[in-house]
Amino acid sequence: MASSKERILDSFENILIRDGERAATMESVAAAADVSKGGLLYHFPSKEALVDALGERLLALSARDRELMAADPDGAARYYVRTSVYEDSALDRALVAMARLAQQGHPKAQQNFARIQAFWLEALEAALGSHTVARAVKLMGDGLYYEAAFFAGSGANQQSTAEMEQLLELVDLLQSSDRGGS
Amino acid sequence: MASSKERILDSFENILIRDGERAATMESVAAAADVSKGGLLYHFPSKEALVDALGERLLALSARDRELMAADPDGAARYYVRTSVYEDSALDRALVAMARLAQQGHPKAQQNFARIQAFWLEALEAALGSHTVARAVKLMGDGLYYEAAFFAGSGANQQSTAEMEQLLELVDLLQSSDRGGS
DNA sequence: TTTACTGTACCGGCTGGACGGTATAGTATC
DNA sequence: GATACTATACCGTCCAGCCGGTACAGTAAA
Repeated sequence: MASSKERILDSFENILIRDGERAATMESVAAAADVSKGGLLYHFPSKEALVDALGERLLALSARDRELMAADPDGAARYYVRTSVYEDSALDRALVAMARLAQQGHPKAQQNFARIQAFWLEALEAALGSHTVARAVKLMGDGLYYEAAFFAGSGANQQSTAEMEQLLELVDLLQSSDRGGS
Repeated sequence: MASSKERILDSFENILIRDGERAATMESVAAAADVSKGGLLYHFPSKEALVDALGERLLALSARDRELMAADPDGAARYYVRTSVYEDSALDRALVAMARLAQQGHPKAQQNFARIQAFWLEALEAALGSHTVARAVKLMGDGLYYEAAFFAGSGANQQSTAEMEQLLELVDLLQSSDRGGS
């Protein structure tokens, strides 16, 4: 079994994703992690500490993801869109959980978010060589993530492989159009 | 001055957009609408009633928007992407406000949302004749909206006209690619 | 034209419950 | 004896919803 700290953070994520920020109370997180409230407070002295820890986890996961994106043999654009469907990966989960907090107006969550979005856009621009194409590709991926953020909680958002392949061909088309755009 | 009922609903929207669901308490909504708490409760007997009223407003606005989309001389695809940048229109505001509620796990808000999304996708498919292209176009617009949902509150999300035009040209490209896709 | 009454719009205090955080006493393991 | 907890009681704050009351416009019989 994972350490209590990890389990608590996982539970925090879970509840944020499934039930929203409001439901993610200290007590419900503790209960979900099978820890007493006192136990939770022992590891995370405040709710803010919980959010900070989630932020660090997210930052680390997204940095690793950008490396994978840059190195993907299929290309960064395809990688970004392909991995934007919600697959319940560690990154997906941390991202959607943080989205819940950001939507709630949480300042640190919003900053985390804005920073990560900017990093991704830069990485796409660097890989694709065009600001506009990078933007279009990022928007498509973001649209996918946006669906995830709404429906990850309840209701499977199944995307067929065939459908995804057709979408990826359109991504190829966008890339091929690059005739020295800014 | 608009009727108290409209003013209350506008204030509810405002606070949801600017400060998130958590901040949209009955008291703060009443204060923003320049009405006492009792006065608010007179018009909307519960918070649920406020959400329902917002849902009706959103449904009406989105239905009107789909008509405009179908009739736009520039084409539905361009219309959808073009109008997806946040411009603080009545529809934008109602949509982002409802998004805040949906993200919070509010069941009715999620249903409202899912229904409207489906309508838009259908409308795009009908206009573009291709499921895949409609999906790609919708994702790009949704990506734009998703940015709006995060940054509409604080921080201008300015999109230059030139940048938008380049994006729209990519939308044209997607449409022109339609070779009898599903 | 005064009196009695009705309906609409609204005010603001109160209550009960939930939540974040504190405190503390006790337990089990290394 | 230090670490990693459990269990429980408690405090202050915030919030939804309730409730008693006010203000006022209309109306209609006496």
